[in-house]
Amino acid sequence: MTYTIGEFAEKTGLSTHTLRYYEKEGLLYSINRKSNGLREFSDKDLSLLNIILCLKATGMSIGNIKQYVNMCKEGKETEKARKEIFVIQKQHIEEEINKLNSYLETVDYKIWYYENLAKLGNEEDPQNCEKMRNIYDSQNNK
Amino acid sequence: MTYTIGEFAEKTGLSTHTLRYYEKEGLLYSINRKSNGLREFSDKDLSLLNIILCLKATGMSIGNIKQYVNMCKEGKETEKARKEIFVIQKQHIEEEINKLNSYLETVDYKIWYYENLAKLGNEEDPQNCEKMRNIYDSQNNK
DNA sequence: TATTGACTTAGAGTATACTCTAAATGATAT
DNA sequence: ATATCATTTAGAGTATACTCTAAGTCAATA
Repeated sequence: MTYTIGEFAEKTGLSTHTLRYYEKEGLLYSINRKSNGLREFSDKDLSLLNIILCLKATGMSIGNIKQYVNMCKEGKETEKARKEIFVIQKQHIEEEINKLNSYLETVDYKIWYYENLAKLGNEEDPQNCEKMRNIYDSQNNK
Repeated sequence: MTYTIGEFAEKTGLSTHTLRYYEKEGLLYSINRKSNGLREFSDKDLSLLNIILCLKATGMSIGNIKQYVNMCKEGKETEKARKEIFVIQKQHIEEEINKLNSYLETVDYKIWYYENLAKLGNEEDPQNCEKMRNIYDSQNNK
């Protein structure tokens, strides 16, 4: 199965501009060209793009993704290094999830704060803020 | 307790440049000035900054954070809208955590893939990639 | 065949969030 | 007092990742 750049853009949700940019930057390195010069995207390009988007969405820069892709091109000798990239990326993702869970607690407190502000006092008083924090913490066994 | 910009930078891990930038953008709006014009950061500034950093780390742009901060300045009448901001932000964080968990699965597969490549075949063969995916999925009850 | 719309390129422009510079003033130690 | 270091400002510069433009070519249809 092959796709024009427009079809591939539609399929992946990226713009044609972005797809050309990714090719120019060396992320999508195996896009075939028809004899007339038009790009012909394949399912192989799709699975590479999915990995690229995974790495990008989990915080890797275009520059570093390019390094990974270059390793893919080099073949067998870089397999160990490539595995390491995913091991490290896994750690990054786990750290990010932990961070987000802790920010979730901050946000939960803020929601509770605004829900209980009317009942418990007024915002302008810094001492009241501290009082509210204490009530929240005791209600949540902190 | 008050701090110079250098001390506050040290305490928060941000640069003095960034702190001045946040003030200029209206994020840190209540920084006191001494009679000689030097900034005097307080614990109130610190707790506002912590909320700013929470919103930023969970994906809110400087521009949107500024809108939230402007609401804080406006007082009581914006309390409801401010609560809504945190409710929406909570949803964003939960979605992001779900997304990261699903990327974690992709990364786990990639790690397994490189660990088992030697045993199970070679990378150049696309059919082998599919075979490996099937083995992985059956081992993981997918 | 003519039009319309998708595709091609190189390169310019944009948005975001800093990050740094220069020139002047403030603070502190000898 | 003088050197040294921190702080001040406005504004310029940078990094990243797109995003768009212009001028031209390719493909499908009336």
